[in-house]
Amino acid sequence: MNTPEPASTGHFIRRIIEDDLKTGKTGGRVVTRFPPEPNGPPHIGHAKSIGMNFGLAAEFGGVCHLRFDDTNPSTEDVEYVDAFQRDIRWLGFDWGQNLFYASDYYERLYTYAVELIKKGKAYVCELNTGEFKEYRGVPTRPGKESPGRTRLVEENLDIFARMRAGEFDEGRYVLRARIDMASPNLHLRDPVIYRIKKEVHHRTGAVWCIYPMYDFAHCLSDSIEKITHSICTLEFEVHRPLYDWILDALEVYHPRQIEFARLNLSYTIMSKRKLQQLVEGKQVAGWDDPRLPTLAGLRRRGYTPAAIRDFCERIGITKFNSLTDVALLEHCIRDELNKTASRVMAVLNPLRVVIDNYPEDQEEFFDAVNNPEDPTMGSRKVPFSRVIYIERDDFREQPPKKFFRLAPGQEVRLRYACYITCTSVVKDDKTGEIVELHCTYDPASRGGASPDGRKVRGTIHWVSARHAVQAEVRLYDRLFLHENPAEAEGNDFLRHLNPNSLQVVTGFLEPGLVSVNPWDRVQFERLGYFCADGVDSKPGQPVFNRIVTLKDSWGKIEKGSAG
RNA sequence: UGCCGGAUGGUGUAAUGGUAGCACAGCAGACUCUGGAUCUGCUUGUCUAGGUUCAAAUCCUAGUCCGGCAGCCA
Repeated sequence: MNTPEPASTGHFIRRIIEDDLKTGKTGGRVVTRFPPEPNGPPHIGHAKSIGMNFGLAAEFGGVCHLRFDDTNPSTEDVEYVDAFQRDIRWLGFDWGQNLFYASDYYERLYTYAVELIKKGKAYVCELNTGEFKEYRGVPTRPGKESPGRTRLVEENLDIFARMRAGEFDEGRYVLRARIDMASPNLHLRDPVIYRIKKEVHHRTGAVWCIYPMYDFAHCLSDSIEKITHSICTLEFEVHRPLYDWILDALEVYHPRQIEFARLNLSYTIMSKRKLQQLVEGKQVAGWDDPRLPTLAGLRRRGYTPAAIRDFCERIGITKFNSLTDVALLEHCIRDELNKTASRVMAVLNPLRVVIDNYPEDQEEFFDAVNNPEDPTMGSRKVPFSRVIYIERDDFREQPPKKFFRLAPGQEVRLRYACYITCTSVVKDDKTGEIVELHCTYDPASRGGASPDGRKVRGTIHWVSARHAVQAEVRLYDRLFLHENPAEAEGNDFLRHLNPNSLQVVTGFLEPGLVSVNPWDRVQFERLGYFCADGVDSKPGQPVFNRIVTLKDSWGKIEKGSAG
């Protein structure tokens, strides 16, 4: 094993673990857990938690359990159980034998509940939801005690058993912890720990008709698994006293709950409900739409596990809410792909160029380096002929200052090929649109080297028209125009959708690209990083997704001078 | 306005009583057969007011602002 990354210094959770190890509090053990509820798709926010829980465990020689918090059969589905397992593995983490489900503990949890009743610390409550609400009170006023609060233990035991037996309708009774109806913390005002739900569970089937609430199931599942550090998000901070109360009341093994701030990413949304709204409203193509921050979407887009892990490391762990700039995520994927992705040439918005002094029937092959960052990736031959395509943006009839690309009378280098000079422009009679350029090339510049030492400032990419292959290319951009759509005025995040988040074009690619495999990632030189779509690509007929553009300093210059 | 948590450049974070640092973004320059990459430099910050101290982002007091909590969701 090589040494871990220069440890982005110890964040507060890492420090807590170090301290606990030092003081021997956990007997030298580190056991964390990632506890998703399988009721929505894994997204990059989960990745932050996954990376931390599995990462911390690995760092301290411990283990991290994967435990599904499946205590609410009405909202959960195996679809998401599978998705979490698939995506955690994809991210590169391994729970080994430690795959658990809260539903595995139902019998045991029931026994704990009975024990609580016997201790006089839980009781059956017959209040309906309206009454329940009224009795609970509000933060500024204490609640009232439920009539059930004084019920005898024997009677509580009897009713609870009959709840389990299915004798009552949903809502007729709940089991509540007997704590303090006057507590300033609402979660301590005799919280519900079991409710009747006549639902078929995705794992236990119809065996149960009562299900434990999160607060009851979670702490005890942690306890059963001998978790040392139970890391969760900030909104559970007010639940911690209840977490502690239950474990103390039952006198069982007591993990420590630690809270951190969840991830927010700019120009996107992370809430299950909103993601679902996008999918169901057909604003996107599905959970794996490449514009979504779901792990399936990011994967489909072409993001790598390493880049996502890197991102999760860089964002850090704190206790305050923040909005992380998506530019950091983009930096992470560019950083990796710059080192690993093969360079190829592709023209996405073609302009036909005829090289008048190049013989009609001639063709030749130029050497092109596959990756200037990595010589071991070798080179390839790229075909050249009299008619080529260049990017429309690389020509200006009236070039602005500092425009180093092609313009009438201006010379430019064709990447790896030769120098050409534009001699004339052909336009459509009616529309005035430029339809074709005529150029001459300098035979002495073959291979792209300067024959006489003259400097050519611009280098543009190209594709031989005769040899080009065509492919569908999907140009993705951020899904929202607003930096923080979830917080946007009017509460209507859909209003801020980017109407141009997807643009589909037909690209002209150098011929070698027909043989890419699905999921292969390449750099289209000067344009960006692209991934052969893993679903829609067919043998010999790839479809490309743009992962991220290259940094475009010319775009900035031009934008700046125009403004 | 009850309870809990929080506040460091544009953004994300580090510094736990001793030179406010790093990354992203931005700007400027160098280099370049990708206006990419790389390299160099630069701008910008401790919520406010008091206090303790030789010394405060850090400790104390008061205030301001932000987030969370009133599901039989997690």
